[in-house]
Amino acid sequence: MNEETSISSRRAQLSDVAEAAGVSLATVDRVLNGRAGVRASTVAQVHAAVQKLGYRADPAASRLARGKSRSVAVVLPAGTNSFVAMLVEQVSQLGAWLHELRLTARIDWVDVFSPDVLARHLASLRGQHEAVIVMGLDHPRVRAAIDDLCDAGMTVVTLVSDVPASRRAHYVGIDNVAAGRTAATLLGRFVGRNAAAGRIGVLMGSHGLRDHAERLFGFQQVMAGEHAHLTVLPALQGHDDPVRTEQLIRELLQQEPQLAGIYSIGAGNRGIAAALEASGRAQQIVWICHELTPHARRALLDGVADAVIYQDAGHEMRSAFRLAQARLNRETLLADQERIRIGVYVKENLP
Amino acid sequence: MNEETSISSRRAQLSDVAEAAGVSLATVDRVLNGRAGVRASTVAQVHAAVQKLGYRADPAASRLARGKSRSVAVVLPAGTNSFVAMLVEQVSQLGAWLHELRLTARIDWVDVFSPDVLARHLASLRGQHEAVIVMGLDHPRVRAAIDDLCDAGMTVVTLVSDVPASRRAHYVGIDNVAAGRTAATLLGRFVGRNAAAGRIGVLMGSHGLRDHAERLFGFQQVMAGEHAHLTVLPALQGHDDPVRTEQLIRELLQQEPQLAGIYSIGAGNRGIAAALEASGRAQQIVWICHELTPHARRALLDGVADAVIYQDAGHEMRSAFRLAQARLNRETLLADQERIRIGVYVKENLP
DNA sequence: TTGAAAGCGCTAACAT
DNA sequence: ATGTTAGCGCTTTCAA
Repeated sequence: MNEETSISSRRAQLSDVAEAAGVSLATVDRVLNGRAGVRASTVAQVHAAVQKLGYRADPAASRLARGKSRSVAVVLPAGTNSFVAMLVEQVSQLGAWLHELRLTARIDWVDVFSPDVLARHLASLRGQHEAVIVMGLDHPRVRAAIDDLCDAGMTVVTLVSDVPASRRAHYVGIDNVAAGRTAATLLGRFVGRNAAAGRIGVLMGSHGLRDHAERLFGFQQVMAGEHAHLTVLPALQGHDDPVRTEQLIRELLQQEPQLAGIYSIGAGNRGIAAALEASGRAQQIVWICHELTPHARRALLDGVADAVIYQDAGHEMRSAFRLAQARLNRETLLADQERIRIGVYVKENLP
Repeated sequence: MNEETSISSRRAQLSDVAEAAGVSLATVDRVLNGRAGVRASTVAQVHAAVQKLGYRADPAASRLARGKSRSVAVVLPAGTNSFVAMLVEQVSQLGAWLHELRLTARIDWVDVFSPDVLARHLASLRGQHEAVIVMGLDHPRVRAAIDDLCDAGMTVVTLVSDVPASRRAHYVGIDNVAAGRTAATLLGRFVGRNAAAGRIGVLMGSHGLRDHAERLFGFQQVMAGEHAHLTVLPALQGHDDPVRTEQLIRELLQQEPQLAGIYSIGAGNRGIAAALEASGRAQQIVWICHELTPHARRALLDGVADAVIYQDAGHEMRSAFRLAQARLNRETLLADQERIRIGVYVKENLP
């Protein structure tokens, strides 16, 4: 029994479209690439021909023919955040691949906790690049800055944390509400029924970060609905800073001698691990955190952390670039390949 | 603060190599593509030039220039296995993408439980294709058949279940020992400490399937080491058939009134779900299975299954094709992108 | 054993 | 507003 990928009728190419529309190659190219200087009726004819023939440009040919690379700016939070460092590392490994896609990347670090600084930086990018990939803050000023770039014809992709009300072309990242729900499911089940009146600590970077707020929301939903015997304490804000997170967890451990679990929504894992280890209660307390940074990996192997919810940094960067490229050159891509999964690591399935 | 992808000195191209080696484009091409008819000393010169210049062919150019597509056979188990159906579905969605990679795929279904049938089928593929992707059985006859294909110059990629002693070019799939360990970690923690003398059922397709045997091994390792208060019962063999798995689980439930958990290593989930639901004990028994088939998804949503260990079928097929293509055309790829992750789904992070 | 030259299917300058 | 044409960097005949 067997089955072949349909070879069917030869795939249509540009010359077929030109012939069907009764125009030249150049005109078809103009229409397809949205360049001006074509009569409306001609545009319609070409579109009709494209439709009828099911034309799709061969990416190999167009990449080869296209002379210059398109320029993409990647805007990331400044600071010591290990996950951001992983994203940067990924970009640096993508050099040859980007070249083959006819893309050039440049990374900018800006203070992401300040909407003004971020908005100003985005504004400065206008006209300097063809696309911008930004891991940012969902704030009205930032949203306006993104919309300005879009109006200027640039392609904007949000990364990790979305700005949904903006006109960005794509969001690349996980569903953070679902991630929070997943954390709650694991935490609840790991703590178990026997922790009769267990109390659960929550630590986030800031309520102002959309991804963190969404995770918290999802977490609380499931804790209230399915693990109601556990008490979720008010969320602490550690500003993704290991010094502050360590201090906060130390205090928490002191105030809560019966603490059963911790969900840390943002960064600063090294501080949390330090506080837990110093307390001697690391093995009794279930700790779930985000992103497989070197510290989180270490904590997982040592049994200090119990599960890590993650998003694949390499996948995200590749996806963001592919989406930008596809839009800039109106190529199609496999939607399936661009869906970022909510990953779960326990000690045993670490890569 | 910012950083750019090094534009550095223009990437070397074929003409640079030809010039450096003092030969023509055609000769460089002959050397690079391992075609005969080039003096050994010339070959050496060309290799030296390639080395010195760090030459890498531009995939866009070579795909465009290459006239015909390479032919790839995909050999999958016949039967009703839903995961195999997912693989087939993925291949069918990859038509345009394969065309752009200059690949043509053809799927063959064979009885994978019979080494002879599989080996004979593989032998029949010799010379018919340039590459073979096979989800198979690790058996001496199959291994010999794979080696014959490799000797004939074909590229063989094993999928899902490896044949490590063969000369296959690549294995695309998860680390099944680690997958079994992951299942044990989750099962042990979900069952919890309170199931004092809990007993755990295990159901696999067959001891003869390498992936199943590896999962069982990993599972038993961790159960014995970290959840020693639980008793793992001898593994039942359901031959990946829902009718048999349902029967086996019905009997198991009858014999083990205190059953605390089930790990199902292979296929036949619909039978297991049916037996669990019929027993009325679905909510008390922790069940962990593999692959997000429609039945597994349903069971997870209903709370009948507690976690699903999975491998992304689309990722695996794309990876297998990319690896075959890269080897056939000696392109490089991003190793990172081809690593198949051991995924974990709970109800909340379902896609 | 080697080289010259004609494409592959697009893009983009340059004409008209 | 539209057409002509010269590449892009490879592969692959066909000649020498």
